[in-house]
Amino acid sequence: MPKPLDKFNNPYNPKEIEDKIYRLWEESGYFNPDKLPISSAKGGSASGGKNYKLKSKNFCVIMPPPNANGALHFGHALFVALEDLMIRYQRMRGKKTLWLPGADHAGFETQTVFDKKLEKEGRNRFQIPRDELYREILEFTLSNKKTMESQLRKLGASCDWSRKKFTLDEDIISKTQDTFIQMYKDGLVYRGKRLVNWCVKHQTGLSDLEVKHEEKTTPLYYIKYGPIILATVRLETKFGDTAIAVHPKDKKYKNFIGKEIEIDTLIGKTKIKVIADEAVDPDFGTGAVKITPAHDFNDFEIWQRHKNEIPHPIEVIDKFGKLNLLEHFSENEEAKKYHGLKILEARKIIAEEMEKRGLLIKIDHNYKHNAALCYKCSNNLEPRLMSQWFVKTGPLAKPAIEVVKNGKIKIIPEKFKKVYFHWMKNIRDWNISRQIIWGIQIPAWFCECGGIIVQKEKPKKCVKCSGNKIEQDPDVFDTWFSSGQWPYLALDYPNSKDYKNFYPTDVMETGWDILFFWVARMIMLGIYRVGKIPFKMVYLHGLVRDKDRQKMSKSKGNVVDPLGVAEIYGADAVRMALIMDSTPGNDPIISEDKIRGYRNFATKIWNISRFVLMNYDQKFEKIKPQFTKEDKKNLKDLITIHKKITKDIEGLKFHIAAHSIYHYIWHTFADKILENSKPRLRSENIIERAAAFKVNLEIFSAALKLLHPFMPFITEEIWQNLPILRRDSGQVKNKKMLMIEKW
RNA sequence: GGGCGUUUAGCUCAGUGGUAGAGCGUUUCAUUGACAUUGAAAAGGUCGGAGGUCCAAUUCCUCCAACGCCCACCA
Repeated sequence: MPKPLDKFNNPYNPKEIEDKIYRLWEESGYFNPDKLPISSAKGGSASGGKNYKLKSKNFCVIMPPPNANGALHFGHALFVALEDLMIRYQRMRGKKTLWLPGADHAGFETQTVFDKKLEKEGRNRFQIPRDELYREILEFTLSNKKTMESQLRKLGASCDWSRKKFTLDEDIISKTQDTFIQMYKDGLVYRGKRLVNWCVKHQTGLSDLEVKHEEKTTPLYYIKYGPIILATVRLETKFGDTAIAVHPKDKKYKNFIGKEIEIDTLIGKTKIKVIADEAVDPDFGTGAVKITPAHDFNDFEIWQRHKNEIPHPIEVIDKFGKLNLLEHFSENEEAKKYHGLKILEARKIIAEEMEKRGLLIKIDHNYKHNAALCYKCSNNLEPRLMSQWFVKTGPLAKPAIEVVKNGKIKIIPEKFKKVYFHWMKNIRDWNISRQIIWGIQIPAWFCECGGIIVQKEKPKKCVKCSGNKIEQDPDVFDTWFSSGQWPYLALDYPNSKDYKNFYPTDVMETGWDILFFWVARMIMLGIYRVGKIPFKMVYLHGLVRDKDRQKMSKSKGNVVDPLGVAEIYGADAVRMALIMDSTPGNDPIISEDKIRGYRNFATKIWNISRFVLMNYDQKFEKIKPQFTKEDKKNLKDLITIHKKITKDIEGLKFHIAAHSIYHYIWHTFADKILENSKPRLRSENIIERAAAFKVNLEIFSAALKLLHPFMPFITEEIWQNLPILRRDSGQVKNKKMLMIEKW
């Protein structure tokens, strides 16, 4: 009986072996494509064994860099399971395989996490000097990053740590800024005073994607503006009204169009013009609408169409969401009454005052409309006029639509193609300025004369006025502006070997929830900056839910820590549970019961090892086995299952492949083949015994290989402990690993 | 207001143009025999509803219903 059997007399304990196995892999260097053993023309190589042949083909996946502001959650575990599966499979196929790990500083996301931390400490980011705050967040982020890296190791990610990247690495910062500068030169970014979704709590503007809409019931006020009655929910913006708009064909107001009417503004009397615009719905309210271009997206657009007729926008709400009337009406005693009021307070007081003056006709309390909220804090967003940097997306979107349409980039599942096209076709310019400090500062310089210089270094003097009172734009890029360039930045574009070898990458595997935020931007920016698509295929996985179908979130308190359950049941069990349950685009549901089931599977495999091995006899070595008809059929079936699993993995049907190997090992191999071999294994006839053993061993060996991409730890551990599986012309090559066995 | 998706066994979900599958759960049986984190077996579904195409539909088409999601500047 071979020695390693002792090992299998103890129950399988993932905790004991996983770290050890990971170290073995990592130290082998095989995560690094450059260190994969190269086969000589014929025969074996020194370290790789004769079966492994590195083919010239490359295979590359860039890891979606996790936000380094906390621990890994199940979403991360899912991408590890899927990407590691692809990577391990391709590596075993003999491809030069690179899985490039990274981490994202995650600008606004991390800023909000850090804000909460500060809040607990009784501090506030607005009181901390920029440099100091940046240093603190950097420290916080790097420490999280370190934790995540060790967690990725625990999950078994076979990524090349020698190539890891962080979105705030110097070269990444520099190249991200280069892209901005180039886009500025090409007229693809512009600075514009535009309405921006402003979060009063977070004190920053957001992009359209960061706005969440929610239906709310809000009082709709019918008020008198001179002879016209109109409906509005936003009484408090009335001080910023610059016009009244009606539909050009609305007969009710035909005689008013183009005329000025006198209104009582509560802080005096003024005249505003009635204009006609198609955007006004004559059937809503009274068909007349007040125009406040500084605080409403519609009104802003109407103003742009009527610039010559009506005054410039008047801003009456400040960045804290309070009325700042004294900026415009400083001489006005009445304005003091409203100045400094928060929006809702102001609304109430104005309503009372208007009622007093007989200007409030009625209030509709059942009016429902979609409110724009901050996706992080759910507070109402306040549209504010601000100078921000915008990416002109139209020219970028066109080729990005084309490459998906013509199949150069495949999206899986296909249903997301439609979603992608719809978004791309209706794309709006992208606000990339964020009023936070955590991120890559925008390489733009403002002179007090109003001149703008776009470059990295501080200009000595202003190109416009030759003055030297120049300050850098305090804003940072939207984090997606840097992560949107990730594929080529992570591969050290433009001069590296990696860029030449691995760009475009083979698969971009990520969650469907960031199709617009990330995938779409990578496609646009990749084509723009590099002239080539960033990846050939997009594989979108679902969002991990708990057993009540709820999205896991900290605020709901239903977050299951993948590392915690991996600690108990093993990383293999966690991975298998995720893959078995994950069809592309559908949300997998994870529960401890499920994971426990796959831990049982691991135990089963462990016991199979023991059983196969305990029937070994040294004397078999000299015996030529005689396979029965049954044996031959089993070996033939093995080839069939191998082919099927291969086909399913190639077709990205990982869950089907996982089911196949699971079912085969447990219910075909263990329950049938092994059970049926028992009589022969106990036979007096050594030839019969040898044959039965040989068949079992051969099938088991093949099954371990097939299972390895799904459950890498236990398969490798068994492989390492069964030298009989690793024989090479009778000699055991101890260094050989299952990880680089031939598929 | 547009668009998308889901509806299959008690639960969670796969799958397929040719008399329905898995895991978990349930029931019965088996135990000094590799493994109770086990094995053998069983019960359980008119594949949301109504039409249509087809020799044949759970699978393709149309409509309906329920649920869910995404996008969207109607005050």
